[in-house]
Amino acid sequence: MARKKQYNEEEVIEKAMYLFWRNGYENTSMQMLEKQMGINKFSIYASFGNKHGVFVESLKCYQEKTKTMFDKFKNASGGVEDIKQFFYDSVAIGYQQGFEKGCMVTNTYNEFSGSEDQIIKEQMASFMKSLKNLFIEKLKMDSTKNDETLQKQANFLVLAKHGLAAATRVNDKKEIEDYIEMTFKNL
Amino acid sequence: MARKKQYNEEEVIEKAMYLFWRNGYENTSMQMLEKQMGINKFSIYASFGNKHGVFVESLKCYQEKTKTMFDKFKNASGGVEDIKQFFYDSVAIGYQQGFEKGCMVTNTYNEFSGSEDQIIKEQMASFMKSLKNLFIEKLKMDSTKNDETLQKQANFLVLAKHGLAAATRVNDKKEIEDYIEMTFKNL
DNA sequence: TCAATAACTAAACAATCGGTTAGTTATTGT
DNA sequence: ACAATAACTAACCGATTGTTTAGTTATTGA
Repeated sequence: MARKKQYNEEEVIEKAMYLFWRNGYENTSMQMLEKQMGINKFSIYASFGNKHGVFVESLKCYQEKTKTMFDKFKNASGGVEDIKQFFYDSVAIGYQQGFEKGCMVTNTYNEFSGSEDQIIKEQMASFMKSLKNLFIEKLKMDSTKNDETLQKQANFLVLAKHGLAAATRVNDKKEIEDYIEMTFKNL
Repeated sequence: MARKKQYNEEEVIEKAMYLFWRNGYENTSMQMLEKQMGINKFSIYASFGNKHGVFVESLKCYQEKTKTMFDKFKNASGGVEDIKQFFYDSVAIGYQQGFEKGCMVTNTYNEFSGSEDQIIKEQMASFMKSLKNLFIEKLKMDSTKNDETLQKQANFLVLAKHGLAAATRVNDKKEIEDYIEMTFKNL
């Protein structure tokens, strides 16, 4: 054995996550990461391999952070009304710390849309798929809906959620609220 | 007098525009611009000052390119149905040349959302404002709608348009179509 | 015809990018 | 107490970023 680490990997990743969340992958430099994480490049590379590794861990950290909200959504039993609440919760989580950062998954999805990065793309696709399935599950609580309607409405909701997350970075609370209310008016 | 320019500024800007449209501002390098525009860095700087200048001109070029579609929308008289058609036209314009590039204004709006670039931000804000006013004008054709409803629905549509443009980069035609149809179901 | 001048080429600029490495410091088990 | 070793610092790597500039080529009016 030898010297102990002077930092906690989970702690520094959370700091890195906020940087990526706000600025995306390309617009976050190793220099910024050093400063924000409070550790040296050497330590970053020793712990996470490379910049991409820091990003992947940051994404996991984000999913951990949003897990509570997700579980609340999963375990709820109000049907469509739960989806609406989930939309409101998703928006609220990006408002923390003054700066509006949107949804990190959506930001990543957009930034990597034209990329060849299979690791990230697969993570994103899997996330979107499970989101759609969750929506279908909630929509099914209204048993009058047939399969085609379920698919169409779930597709609509995934896109609405995606667009909403993009919009939160540029629009104000009132506009966001109007949007959510209108979205759920005929579901 | 002296030597003539061996290139046409409008022609090379159109080529630059496609690069920015697809890759955004930061992910388009001067090297890529040189290659795509077919002229030397010296000529680019002589004609447009700097990279930012090339981008501003590219944005103008994009607005010129979409002017036809906009005029069609302005001059139509079908109310909400015209807005829906405008949504479809907006999506279609990004599908040209195989690659899905979304809406250049929306892409720019998103990329510069956290930026300090006042020149770009003002252009974007002015664009969004005039879009909202156009929506209100079309919505007004249904005279039963009061001012509050008009505002709310216009806000909804601006966000829906914004989200739609973001989504076109990652979703397929069928999903996009479902989204547009659902959006206009209760307007 | 020829000096003036604008357009061009190509090399170089400093700054920054992600990533590496030689050398120093601290902690360990023996 | 001390060799072994992991964690750390800081300088450095080559490549690329946006931008500039010295030197060359082509076209002009006189």
